[in-house]
Amino acid sequence: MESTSIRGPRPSTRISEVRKRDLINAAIASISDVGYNDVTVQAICNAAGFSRGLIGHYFKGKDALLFEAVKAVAAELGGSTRKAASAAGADPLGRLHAVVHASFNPPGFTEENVSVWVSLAGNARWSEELASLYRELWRGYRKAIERLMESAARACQVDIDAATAALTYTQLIEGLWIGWAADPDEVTRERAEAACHCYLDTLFGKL
Amino acid sequence: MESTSIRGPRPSTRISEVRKRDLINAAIASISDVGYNDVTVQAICNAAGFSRGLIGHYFKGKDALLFEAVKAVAAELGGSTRKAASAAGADPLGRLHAVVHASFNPPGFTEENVSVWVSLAGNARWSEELASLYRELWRGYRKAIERLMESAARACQVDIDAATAALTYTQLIEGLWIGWAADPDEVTRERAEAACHCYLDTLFGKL
Amino acid sequence: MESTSIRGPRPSTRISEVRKRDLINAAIASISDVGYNDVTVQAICNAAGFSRGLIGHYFKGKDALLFEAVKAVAAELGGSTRKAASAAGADPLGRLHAVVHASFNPPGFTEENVSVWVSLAGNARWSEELASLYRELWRGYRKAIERLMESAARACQVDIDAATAALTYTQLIEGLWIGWAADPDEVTRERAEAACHCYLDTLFGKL
Amino acid sequence: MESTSIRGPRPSTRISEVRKRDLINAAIASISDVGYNDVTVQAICNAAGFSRGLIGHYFKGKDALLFEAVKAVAAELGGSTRKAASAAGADPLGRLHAVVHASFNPPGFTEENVSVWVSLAGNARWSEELASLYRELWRGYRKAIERLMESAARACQVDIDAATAALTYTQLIEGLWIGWAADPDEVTRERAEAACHCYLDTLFGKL
DNA sequence: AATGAATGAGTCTTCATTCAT
DNA sequence: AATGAATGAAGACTCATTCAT
Repeated sequence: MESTSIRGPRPSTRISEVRKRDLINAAIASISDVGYNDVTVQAICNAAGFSRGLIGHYFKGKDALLFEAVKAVAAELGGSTRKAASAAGADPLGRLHAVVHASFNPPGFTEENVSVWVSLAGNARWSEELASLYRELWRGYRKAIERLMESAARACQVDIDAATAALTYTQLIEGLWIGWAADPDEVTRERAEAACHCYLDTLFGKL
Repeated sequence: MESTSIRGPRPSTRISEVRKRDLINAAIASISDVGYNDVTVQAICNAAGFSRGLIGHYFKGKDALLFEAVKAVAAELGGSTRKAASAAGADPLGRLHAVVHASFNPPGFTEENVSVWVSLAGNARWSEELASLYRELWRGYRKAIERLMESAARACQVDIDAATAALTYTQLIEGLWIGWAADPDEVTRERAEAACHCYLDTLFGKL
Repeated sequence: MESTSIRGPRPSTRISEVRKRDLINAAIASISDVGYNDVTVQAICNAAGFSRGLIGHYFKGKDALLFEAVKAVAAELGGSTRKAASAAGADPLGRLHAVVHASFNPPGFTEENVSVWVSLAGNARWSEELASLYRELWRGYRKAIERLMESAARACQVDIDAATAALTYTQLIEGLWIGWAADPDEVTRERAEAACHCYLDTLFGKL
Repeated sequence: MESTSIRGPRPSTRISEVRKRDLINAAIASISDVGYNDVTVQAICNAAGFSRGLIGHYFKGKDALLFEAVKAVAAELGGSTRKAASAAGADPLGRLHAVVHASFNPPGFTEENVSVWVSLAGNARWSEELASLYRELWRGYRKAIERLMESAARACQVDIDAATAALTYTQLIEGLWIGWAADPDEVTRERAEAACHCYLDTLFGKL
């Protein structure tokens, strides 16, 4: 029928993807602004600069868009964490500290990302869809941390229960994020990061 | 209709208090069932065994009732924690372990109480009312923990940053509660409690 | 308000039933006005003199109300037909003519009732719910007509295929109702009724 | 883009007519599928193999297309009926029976055609546009039937009221179509056709 | 010619709240 | 004290239509 250009199937898809991303970004901003449960289609589309009806062209509905928004944030968080770990070199403990740093500094740690993650964790109990996503993401992350813990323990010649340490570590991160979200004046970013570094040092006998 | 006691100074108030408590309990159960944000007046009143309209007689509105429900849960949690600490004797580290135990066992640790606390923490960022309550409660708790940490450090002759340790501890608890709420098969009550005890042991050099 | 009689459970039910009937009547009027498919909740509630939201108190939703409206009309049509037949005496042919008369005169034959029936018949093909209701009502009616046909044939000593005659008769009625609804200037009530009487006379050799 | 024929006077018009017919056929199919009132532009264009927006190029809007679809079906029904009558020879009663046959057999009698006709008749009351079309078509058809009735009565030497007989006949057909559409298991095509033949025989004294 | 991006009107539904009894 | 009748606001969704490309 066509083949207007050599490659590049359906140029329409280009705009389509751009708009989806626009809406996802607007959804993330809206979640951050008013909270996952108070987001409205109106607000999202306003934030994206489009009219209410557009959402129906690109997503099944509001819930589907919010879900995509959460997934996008999760991907971003995961990506920045992995990137930081990679950049940290081979030392396992150094990698763990790098992960801590990535967990409390941009680009991963932003108001929007933490807000969305808190929404995911805080609502998973009452939404099988969110729970499923949470399980997939967070268990995977915990497993990766556990492997780092094992390596670090070997490297530091310390005997620890890596699984417990990983559970402690991930939930400490999550608790600090929640705390920062709920009471940022008390649980500041700096104190939160310091607490994590301190935990690692205590765990691996560096104190 | 009644006259349950010989001299009831304000019998209406008596019943009034009973009804309020009924509704608060029903609200707690509803939050636990469907989540803070999906609770309806209908559901609460049904759970309490009354009709929709009753809520208006005892509370300013739905939000006021939910707020009271959260406060009631917080009071219960605080009470059971203090009780456990008192019962644990004078040893600071023992008291801390007792607090951990209380944090993951009934009567404080129940599905309803954790659900409500998760709702409080997870929504505080987007509700000044909840945020204010959260700050008051959680900062106070953290301060109490900090004092215990200081005592325990002295007792164990360990040099720690009590403030950081208290922050770590409280957010670890909160993170584990959230984790249990969101993924109870992975973050089991037992593993969560063990992680906390382990943290204390690591912190105070018992490992 | 009244009676507070010895029996009479839940006086509230009284109002409830009245309101349901109000809404059903308003729905019937709305169907007659704008057609089954263009009826809006707004229009129904306006017609009933209430606000939009009331519908939710008494019916599951718009569709449920419309369904009840159709059932109510069907019951009314059936009742008036049976009544006419009963009043006509024992002669089967006389009863048939009485049924014809009832089919084209009040109280059964009204603009509203015919409109609703036409809506039922005209939409049944695309709605299993309506189809099911239609089958139940119309097959039963046809069967009753068939029995009358048999009796009349015996009485008139005419040999007819009662089943075919009943099918012809019922679909003639339905076709005339549709014709009256669609083109009342051409298919007048009088001509329609005459055509039916004439059919019976032809069938039973009275011409 | 193309030049399918050597001399196309108005090639655009040619394609234009083809597209219009495509859309009309798709509209007929859609009406048959989901009912006149639930047809969407989306569904029609999908069925035609085009995108949503195409409809605007060839029709004023959705309603105009549906109207054309109804007219097309009416033309087809009228054509097949006339053809059958012509082919039946000169005998008026034979022609009437041929018309009956054509009314319940392809190519006139198809699921699509009957569905669309039922839509026309069933919605005419609430749409002046449809009512007008219905009047024009059906009154003409009835008049033609009336003339055949008169001829047949003369041929059979039977004294009938041709106008009443024509009304009866046309509304019997319509009632049977509606019945077939609404309850095809009960009002089968065969029984419907038989009932019509039987009516003619009764009317003209052939039984 | 054809697409699909974008709009906005229209409608249903949910639900907290008020109030008469 | 308790009920449930009634309201009306708010939001999500569907869909016909317009229009730039």
